[in-house]
Amino acid sequence: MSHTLGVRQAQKQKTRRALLDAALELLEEQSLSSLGLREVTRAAGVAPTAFYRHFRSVEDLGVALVEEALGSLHPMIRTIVSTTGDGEERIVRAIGLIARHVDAHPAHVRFIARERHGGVQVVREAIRDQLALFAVEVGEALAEDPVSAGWGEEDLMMLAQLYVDQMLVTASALLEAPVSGVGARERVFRTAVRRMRLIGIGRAHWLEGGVGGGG
Amino acid sequence: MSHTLGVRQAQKQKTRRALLDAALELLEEQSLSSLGLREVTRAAGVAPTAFYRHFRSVEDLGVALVEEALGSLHPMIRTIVSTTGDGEERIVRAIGLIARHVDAHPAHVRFIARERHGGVQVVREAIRDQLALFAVEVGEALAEDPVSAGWGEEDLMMLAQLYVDQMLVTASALLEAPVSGVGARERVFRTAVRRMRLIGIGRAHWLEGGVGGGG
DNA sequence: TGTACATCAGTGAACGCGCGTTCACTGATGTAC
DNA sequence: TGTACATCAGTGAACGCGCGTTCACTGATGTAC
Repeated sequence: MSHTLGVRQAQKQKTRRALLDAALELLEEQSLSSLGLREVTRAAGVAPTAFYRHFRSVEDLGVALVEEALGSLHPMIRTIVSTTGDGEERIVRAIGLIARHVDAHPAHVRFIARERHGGVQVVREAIRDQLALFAVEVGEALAEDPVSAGWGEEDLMMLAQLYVDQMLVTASALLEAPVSGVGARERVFRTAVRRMRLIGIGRAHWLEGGVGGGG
Repeated sequence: MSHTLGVRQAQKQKTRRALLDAALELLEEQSLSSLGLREVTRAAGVAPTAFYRHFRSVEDLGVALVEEALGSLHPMIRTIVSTTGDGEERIVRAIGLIARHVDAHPAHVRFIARERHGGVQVVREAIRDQLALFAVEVGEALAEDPVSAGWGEEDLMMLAQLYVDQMLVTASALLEAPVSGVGARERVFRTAVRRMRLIGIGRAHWLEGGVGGGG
C-alpha cells in the first residue's frame, strides 16, 4: 500500500498545510502582493528558511492557494449545475449551497474575490483559467437542458459566464454581510435569489423576439 | 477673482497630481497594500518627505484616488442611465460609453476593480459607499421609467445593483481584453451586449408570473 | 534484527537593502505696512 | 513701489527595523545489505 506516506513525508505535508493556513488567515486582512515570506513562516511557527522547502516564493504559494480554493469549489459547481433551473426552489437551493460554501471556507472565498483582480499576475491568470473551466462546465450542463433548445453556442457561453459571475458576486456579498448584522445576510440572500430569478426569466424568453444572439 | 490660486497653491496642486499619477501608474502592476511611499515619491520626482505635505499615508492617497476615479464615473452613469432601456441600440450605446470610459481612464478603472475587494479596508469602504450611491441613482432613474410600473422598491434596487455590477464587470473585462488581441475586445463587447439584452428581457417579463418580488 | 550510510526537512546566523518616519533646514511665495 | 517679516512646500541626512535570500549545519528518517 502506498497511502501511508512515511513519517518524513507526513511531517512535510503538515508544515506545508501550516504555511498555507497561516497565509490564508493573514490574507483576510491584506492582499497577496503585500504578504511577506517571514510573516507567513512566523505565523506558521517555522523558520523563514523552511519556506523554501515548499514554495519558491510567496507568489508560488498564491498559485497553490488558487488550486486549493477553486478545487474545493468544483464539486459545489457540479451540484448547483445539476440542481439549477428556473424553478424558485431550485434557485433558493443553489444560493443556499453557495451560502454554505462561504460559511465553510470563508478565507478561500475571500482570497479568490480579492486576488481575481489583484496585483499578482500569475495568480490572476490561475484564477482566470479556472473560472473559464467552470464556465465551460456550466455551459455544457446548460446545453443539455431542454430549455436551451435552439440556443447558439455563443449565447450559451454568455449565460454560463453570467452564472459563474453571479456565483462569485453572491459569495462575495455574503462574505461581507455578517459584519453589519444578522438581517443583512438575509437581505443579501433574497437579493441574490431575485437576481437569479430575473436572469432565469430572461433566459426563458430569450428566443422570443427574433432568433438567437445575432447582433 | 479667486480662481487663480497663487503660485504657491498652484505648485502644490502640481506636486499632488504628480503623486496621484505616479501612484496610478504603479498600481497597474501591483495593489495598494504593497505600494510604498518612497516608491511613489521616487516615481513622482520629489523627496520622500514631500509626500506628507499632501497625504497622511498611502492609504489616504488611495481614498483620494477612489474619489477621483468614481467621481469621473458619475457623469458617465448619468448619461447611460438617461440612455439605457431595452432597445438594442440603447444597450449598444451604453456599452459603447463604458468602452470609451475604459479607454480614457484605464488606470482608474483598473484601480477600482482591483481595490474593490483589495487589502485596504478604508479604500474598500470608500468604493462600497460610492457604488451604493450609484445604485441609488440608477434605482431612481429606473423608478421613473414606465417599464418599472408596478415594481416594488426592493426589486428596483436589486435591478439597479445588477446594472451597476454589470457595468463594473464589463469595464473590467474590456480592460483585460486588449492583451490577447483586437478581436478579443469585439468579443467582450458583444458578450456584454447579450448580457444586457438578457437582463432587459428578464426585466420586461418580471411581473408576469405572479406580482413582484415576494419570496 | 542490526549496522552503516544517504537523504533531506527544518535551523540559525549573517548579509545587504529599502522601508517609513523624524527633524532641522532652505528659499521662494505671500502679506502687512 | 519698497521693505521687513511670516508662511510653508519641498529638502536631505539620519534612525532603527524587518525584509528576502545565502549558507553551512543538524539530526531524524529512510535505505541497502
